[in-house]
Amino acid sequence: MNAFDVLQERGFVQQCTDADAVRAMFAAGPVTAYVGYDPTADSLHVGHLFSLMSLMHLARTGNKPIVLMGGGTAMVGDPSGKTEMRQMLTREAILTNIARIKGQVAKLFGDGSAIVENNDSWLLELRYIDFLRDIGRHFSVNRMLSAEAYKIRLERGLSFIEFNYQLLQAYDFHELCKRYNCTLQMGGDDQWSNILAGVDLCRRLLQKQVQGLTSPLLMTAAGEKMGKTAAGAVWLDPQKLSPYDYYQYWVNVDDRDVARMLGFFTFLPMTEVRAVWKLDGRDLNAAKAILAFEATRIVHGDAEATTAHTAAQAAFGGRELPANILPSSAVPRVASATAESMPTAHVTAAELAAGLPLIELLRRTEIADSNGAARRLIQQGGVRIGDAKVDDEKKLVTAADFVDGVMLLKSGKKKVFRIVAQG
RNA sequence: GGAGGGAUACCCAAGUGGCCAAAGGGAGCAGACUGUAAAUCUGCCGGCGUAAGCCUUCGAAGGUUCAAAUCCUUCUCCCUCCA
Repeated sequence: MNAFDVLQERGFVQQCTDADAVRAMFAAGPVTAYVGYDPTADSLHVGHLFSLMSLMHLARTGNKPIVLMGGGTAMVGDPSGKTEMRQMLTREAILTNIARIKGQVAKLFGDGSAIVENNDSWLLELRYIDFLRDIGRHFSVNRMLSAEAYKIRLERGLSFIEFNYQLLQAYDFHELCKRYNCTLQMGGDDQWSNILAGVDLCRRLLQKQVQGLTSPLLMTAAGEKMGKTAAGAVWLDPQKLSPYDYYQYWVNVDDRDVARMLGFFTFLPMTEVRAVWKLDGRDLNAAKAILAFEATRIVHGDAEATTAHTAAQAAFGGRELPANILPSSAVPRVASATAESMPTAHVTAAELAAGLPLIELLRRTEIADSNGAARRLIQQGGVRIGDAKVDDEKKLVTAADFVDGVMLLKSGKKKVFRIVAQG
């Protein structure tokens, strides 16, 4: 299947310079395409994963993706679609971030099917006057100012350094086109004007017609940016967000988003995904579990996905996943629970002998972040040990609360901790 | 460089000497309803404390006052207009 059609049917295509030309390009042979990522943090998150998924689709259809690390552009900062200037990153921070992100990218493209480049290797050595004369003259300030991506910033302030970003990104495209014959740049829809600038520059400098394609901005049905939670971004780094929590993020998506997310964040065939559009109510929970399993698997691997899945079953009750929902998924469909991988905290025998204040335990598990919060939580009936609601805020946890050295501490509907007695 | 305006808790935003740990909204947390969904309703939402109360917080540092988010001084940062 033509890679363009794959992207389109899965919902990755928002705008495209020339859909027919892009389709023809893919039909004619392997295409080299790139997406750029500025290393602004020490881990990628779900927002990055979105476009990485589209690159993975290209790799799977025999094309050559380039993952471009913006080691140079991160020194400048992209104002596109942002409300304010980002904090400037030091060179050292950028390099550390790149090192970690490269590891994540390598894991996603396990077979080395992607080229990883860093634009600092050509941007850092640019000479100002030469750059202005050779590149700068091709850019119309008038047109740049009219771009939607700068609209907010023109009201709230845009510094000159950021205003240069587009030139650098355009320069990247031209450089990759020269070095790798890269003929397609993809990105989020906020990148549209930057991508167009690159397409223009390639035509002027190299007399080559290259293409650009954007994906929709990832929004939830509730109208919020996908991949953001109250606690922050949904990170791919297991140190920053455990595979269990990553899995939970997907299980908890809005009903209305499930089918779309299956298209974006799994490789399950669209014929099966389309069937999910017809599901509703409780049936969607099975689809959510499969979404979570598949999404976790891509980022953390089969083993972690399976443990996260069985841990969730242990925490929330196992259920059979009907064989006819997303049949291609390798998810374990029989209810099987392994409690070990649930979030776990430990207490000592000595603590239990003395009686460990429940409040203390709530803080240790970070269910509550102050004594007051812990107390309020209990007062409001939000804490359960096993299935029994706790109504005494001064409760002392003792060995009597444990069964076979284990106790389940629950808060609300979603937080379950396995407390293990040691010694 | 000149003139003016602003900085309040996670975010937006009211407050212009005591009634202010600080209105309102959003986010978040918990309860009811449910399906680990959405919507809705209810409660909570700086820290310590069973409580009385104490401590810390309104850009930063000083000061006036019995008493300051509120008044004064200096500083930092942001915005608007003019150059």
